[in-house]
Amino acid sequence: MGQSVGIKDVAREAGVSVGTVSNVINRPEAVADATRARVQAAIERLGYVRSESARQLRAGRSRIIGLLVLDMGNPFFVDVARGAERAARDTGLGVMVCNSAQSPAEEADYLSLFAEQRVRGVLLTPAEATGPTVEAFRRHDIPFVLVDRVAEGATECSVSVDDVNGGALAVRHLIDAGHRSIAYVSGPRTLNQVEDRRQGALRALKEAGLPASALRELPTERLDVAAGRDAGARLLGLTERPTAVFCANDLLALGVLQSLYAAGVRVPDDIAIVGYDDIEFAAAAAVPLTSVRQPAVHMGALAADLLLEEIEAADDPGRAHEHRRVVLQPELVVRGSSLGAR
Amino acid sequence: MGQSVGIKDVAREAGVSVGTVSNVINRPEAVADATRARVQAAIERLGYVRSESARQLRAGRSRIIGLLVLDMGNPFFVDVARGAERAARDTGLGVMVCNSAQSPAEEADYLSLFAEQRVRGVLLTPAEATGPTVEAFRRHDIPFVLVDRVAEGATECSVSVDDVNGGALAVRHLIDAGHRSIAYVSGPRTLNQVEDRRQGALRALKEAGLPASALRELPTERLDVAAGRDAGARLLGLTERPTAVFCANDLLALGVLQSLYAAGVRVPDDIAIVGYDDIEFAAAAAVPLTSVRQPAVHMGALAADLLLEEIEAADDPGRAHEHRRVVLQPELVVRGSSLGAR
DNA sequence: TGTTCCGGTTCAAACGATTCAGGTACGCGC
DNA sequence: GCGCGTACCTGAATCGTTTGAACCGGAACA
Repeated sequence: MGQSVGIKDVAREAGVSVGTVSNVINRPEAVADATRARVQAAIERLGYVRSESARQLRAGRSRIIGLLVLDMGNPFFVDVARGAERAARDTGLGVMVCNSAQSPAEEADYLSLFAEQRVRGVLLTPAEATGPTVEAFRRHDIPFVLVDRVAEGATECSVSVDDVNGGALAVRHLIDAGHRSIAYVSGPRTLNQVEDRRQGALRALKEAGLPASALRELPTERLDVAAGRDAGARLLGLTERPTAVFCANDLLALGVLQSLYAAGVRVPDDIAIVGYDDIEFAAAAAVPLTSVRQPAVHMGALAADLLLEEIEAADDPGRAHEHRRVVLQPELVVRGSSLGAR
Repeated sequence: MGQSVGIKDVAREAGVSVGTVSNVINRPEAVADATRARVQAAIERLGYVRSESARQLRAGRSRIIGLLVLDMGNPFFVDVARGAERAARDTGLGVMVCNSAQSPAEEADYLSLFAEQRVRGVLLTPAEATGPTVEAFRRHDIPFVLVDRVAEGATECSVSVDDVNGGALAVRHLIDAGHRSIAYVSGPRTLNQVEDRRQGALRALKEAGLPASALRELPTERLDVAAGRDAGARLLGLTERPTAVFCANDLLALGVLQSLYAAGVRVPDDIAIVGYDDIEFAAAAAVPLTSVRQPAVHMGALAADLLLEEIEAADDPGRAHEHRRVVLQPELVVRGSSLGAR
């Protein structure tokens, strides 16, 4: 049809100037009733939709924030996204969710996409230890908040959950149940979360006077169910098979569970399992999964709030912003997969 | 810092005109080596990032397509998104994923957002039966493809899975196992998927010479695990309790399963369950879930391909585009939750 | 009668990139 | 010496919107 009607066409149609049309849209109270009605009718008639890019170009900034998560296949991050989205939409900002799939290359791609889009801010769950991408990103002073990772310097905010404590909670629970040989299905070592949870596990062993060798690490390439199945198979092949497994997340745990189930190994009688994240599906698993719960939605919302605060402070020199590092506490949820003492 | 360096700043820094800088970025082969190097150095030095909105304004269009799904909390749609994203990125287009959460109001919001963004096309899983929103959307001739829903007219493409057949597969399976009284945990009636699966269920009953009354419908507000738990509780309260349950999706099925499990009802011995979608977690459920598998990733990719074809046809008048309605077939995956004949 | 104010409105200048119709300089052939 | 082609570069117009300054006709005030 009209192949893109602009504000000018509306103005002509309504017999007013473009400025007036703009006013009708952005400050309707500043326009006389009759004119406003006429313009609105013209807008309706022509099916006018304002161009966000032009608007944005003029404003010099967009009205969206970017959210880059590690893995959209993991319900944990879906929850984080939900929390962030709700908080952001409350203040009229949109959220653009992207999935780095744990790849630093994709992460870098999306970050430059965000920069090109001139997003107002970014929520980031970094794929790399100390992202050089993050470093590069800081140059285009776009505010950002690290999610599920503690900021190292005082140069940005972060919201995370105490993974060391989480790991300790899980393993302490297993030790209390009498386990003395525990496997840790861990995922890629480069991920902070994986490493911190391992540290927590080791701490729990130490507290109980057990040697670090009581923890057998089974690293995996990825943090998904397939990797878990694979780890489960490897676990079954071990000589001196551990009596318990702590998994770096619930997807791995569900995969391990499936493997064991398929091989006729009973859970928790033969092997106990503890997962991490307490995703909704953990409770519905073959054997309901003991898991370390993280306040995912809350974390997302909190991160968005911090980011919004920082954005506002950047706009209005009156308000100062001090970077904060919020650390939330995880909580152990005991279910069937780890019940019954040895 | 430089508070937003533009192409002009780069030009000044490198001692060339803006046109040349633009050429360095967009057609580097048209620029002399020495100049190109100089410009690139300037870009580097100033940390220049081109503004997508300006680019877009000039071009009159963006380089992204919108994807509006019913529920990001459902791994089924996450898979659809994955498929679409992969296909789109192969051709250099970005995907903006949004979640209508089954709300027609949110759907309308996001569609106008898409229109304002001048997206190149939209993949839509509509929340409403015959969306008036869809109708309104057609005006801004942005190509779109319906996903998981058959197009009614010949005015657009669609990719869907045969839900009637899927429902029939599920219920036929239950009938074959000897069940004569089956509950249908259905979700909101307004959703086509829900209704089609019901039709399929009824067809299977009819084929087997059973009365339609053999199917007891338990509608729910939403299609998630919580609603499933709720339906499970209602199911337990029924007099003349059905011996099998067919759920409109796996989330509901998992919820029902949890309810039954908590109440000590054995699955499949006391009650059999069949879900729908065959999400990854179905196989890992308390009792591995029999489910009707849908080719989610494939559907997403196919939908994106159709959309891309339509977009190309719109650009280049040489290529014609004919709307197609692709209907994929579902597949029954039998697992423990429905095993064992009466 | 002149001044000020006021609600409504118009006008024109941005915003940052792309693109295209010209330059300019140089080399080549006649 | 002249015309011409080639390779490279410049400069201005353009996209659609917002925004503040200017304008305008009438009412209120002195």
